Amino acid sequence: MTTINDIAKMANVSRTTVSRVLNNSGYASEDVRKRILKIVEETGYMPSVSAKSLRTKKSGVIGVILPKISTETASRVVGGINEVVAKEDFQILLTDTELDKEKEIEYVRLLKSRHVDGIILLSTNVNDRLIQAVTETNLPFISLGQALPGFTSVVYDDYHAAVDMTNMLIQKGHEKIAFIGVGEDDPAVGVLRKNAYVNTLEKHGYAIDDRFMEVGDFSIESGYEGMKRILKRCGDQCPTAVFVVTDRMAIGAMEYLKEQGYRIPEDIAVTGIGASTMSKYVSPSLTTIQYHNKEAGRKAAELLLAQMKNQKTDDKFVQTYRLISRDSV
Amino acid sequence: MTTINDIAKMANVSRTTVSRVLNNSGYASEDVRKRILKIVEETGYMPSVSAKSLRTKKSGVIGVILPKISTETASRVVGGINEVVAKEDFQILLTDTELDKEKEIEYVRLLKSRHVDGIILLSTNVNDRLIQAVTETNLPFISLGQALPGFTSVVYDDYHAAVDMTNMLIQKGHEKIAFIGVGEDDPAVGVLRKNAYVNTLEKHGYAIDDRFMEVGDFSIESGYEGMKRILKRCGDQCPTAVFVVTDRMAIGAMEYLKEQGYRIPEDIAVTGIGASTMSKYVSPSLTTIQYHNKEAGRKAAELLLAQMKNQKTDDKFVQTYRLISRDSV
DNA sequence: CTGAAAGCGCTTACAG
DNA sequence: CTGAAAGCGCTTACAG
Repeated sequence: MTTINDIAKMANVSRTTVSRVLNNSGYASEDVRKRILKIVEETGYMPSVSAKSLRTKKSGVIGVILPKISTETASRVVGGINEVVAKEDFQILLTDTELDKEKEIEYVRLLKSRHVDGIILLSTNVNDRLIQAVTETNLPFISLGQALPGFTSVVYDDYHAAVDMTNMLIQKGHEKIAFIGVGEDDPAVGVLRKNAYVNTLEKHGYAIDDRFMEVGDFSIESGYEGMKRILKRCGDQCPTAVFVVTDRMAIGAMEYLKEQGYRIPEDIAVTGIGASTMSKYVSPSLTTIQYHNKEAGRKAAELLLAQMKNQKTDDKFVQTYRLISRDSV
Repeated sequence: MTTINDIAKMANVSRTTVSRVLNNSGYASEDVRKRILKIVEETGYMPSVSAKSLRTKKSGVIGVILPKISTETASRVVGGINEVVAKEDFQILLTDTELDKEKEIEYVRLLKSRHVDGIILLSTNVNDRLIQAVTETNLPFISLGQALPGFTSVVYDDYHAAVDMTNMLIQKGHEKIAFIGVGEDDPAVGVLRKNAYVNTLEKHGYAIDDRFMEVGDFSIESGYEGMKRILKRCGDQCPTAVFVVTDRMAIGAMEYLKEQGYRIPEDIAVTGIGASTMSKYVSPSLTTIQYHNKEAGRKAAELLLAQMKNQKTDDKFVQTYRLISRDSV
């Protein structure tokens, strides 16, 4: 490994000067500068990141904590983050909690010990211990997807998105609308979307019927099972539409309906949220809501970079969404 | 930040001893050991990774180079890699070339300068400059998806998978089988799968018809366009089946066929490769080949870890596959 | 069983 | 415009 000392010797200068030239800090005569740059070029010298990091307390690495790496949403978000940070020569250190809440906290600490310059967290839940762990790191930090009190958050407009979807169903004449949600420890997906559904129905004077409501776990399978349970118990007054809070679960619900010979949307209309690639290619194509994940990732990265430069940022950035009407309604 | 010196002072020992206890290297009296561990626990001390890395030349980080992060294949593979390396407390540093071949080479060098302990590359092409760049790093290295001469590679059995698929089509009575592939700078997907198709047809005495063959770029859209071009020029002797080398392109092809009123599989059978989630939920469901991406990721990670411990590994590991028959044939 | 000292490869006041 | 020196937080022979 060539080091800064080697370069210094070869260029007949001190390593101080080499450092200055490489970092564009302080003066250096044109002559010396060129000589150094030429040698750097020839040798392919790259400064040791660890040494630099040890000295400057900056690592050039951004930590990203994901609930599950192998999902379309996650990879889109990471794509957006990467696009922005790569431009400023930052790398991403990815950690995957595999939906384990303890790991979220553990990774926050781990990333700190790895000297990351900032953290972006895609969380599926919000709790005090997590918040405390983040606070203790004292690091630039962005929460994406959930509003984390006290931290800059990039969130989707879950409430209004779900209101719009429910309203759309009502306007199409549906009165008995079923609902498949997720657990309420997830404020964004579990609580906001459900509240929107409930409030909108009530506003229109429709009764909330517990028999029409189910809870899944994000998986296609759980959408299938939820739909099955609803249909098993609705007797002679079954819903004419079902609002499912994620595309994957919606697709599971559609599977069950198709298996049972229901026609979509004639017998039952189905809607999702997420605008996954799949939603476009299932039959019938799924009416859903597009969140701009990649853009959210970009936004989060920009905010993190701003924080790292000590710029003040607002608390909360709400991303826009778009309802995509397709054939399942 | 608490450092090893703080811990040493608090425990009334030298930092040498603290280091030994923390790394389980060399002796330490039970008494001292307990005292140190207790203080570490209380303070939440975590050793500085940069300092450690500077000193030991090991970073505890594995570099992964991906052609495109936001794909199902990539995220499955990364999931598998992560599963294995996380157990040994390694982190993954992800880089995304966005299908830019220059970036592959650039990232190989960048990862080297970041002192990663090893590199796993998911490549879409093979060229001499890339091979040279990898050689120069002198780092443990695994190629996944492509056989890289001179390096340990984890590959899929592209050739036989494509042979099996073509044979299956032939056994179903198809004689005029169209083909949608990708560019030949991709040895695995572009060359092997195509050769298998061509050889299998020839073996059965069927002519290879250029009008039946198209090249896409992995996108759904390109499958759509490829199918369109084939159908525009086949006149009165159109194919009765089309073998598409990726699921996404196959789904594009199906879109076009459905739009034009073709029945699948009655008028034209369609097959893909990849067993994406989508392939299961499109209508009709897509006959495809399952590669075990996550397992390939695990295998690559294990081999890398083995190399890092200076264990010798074989050159080439061929992953198994499974043909999944569904409704599109 | 324990510690003093050197050194990993950088950057940054400080001095000239 | 340039350099000598200190120091970032560790680990590891070496000595006792």
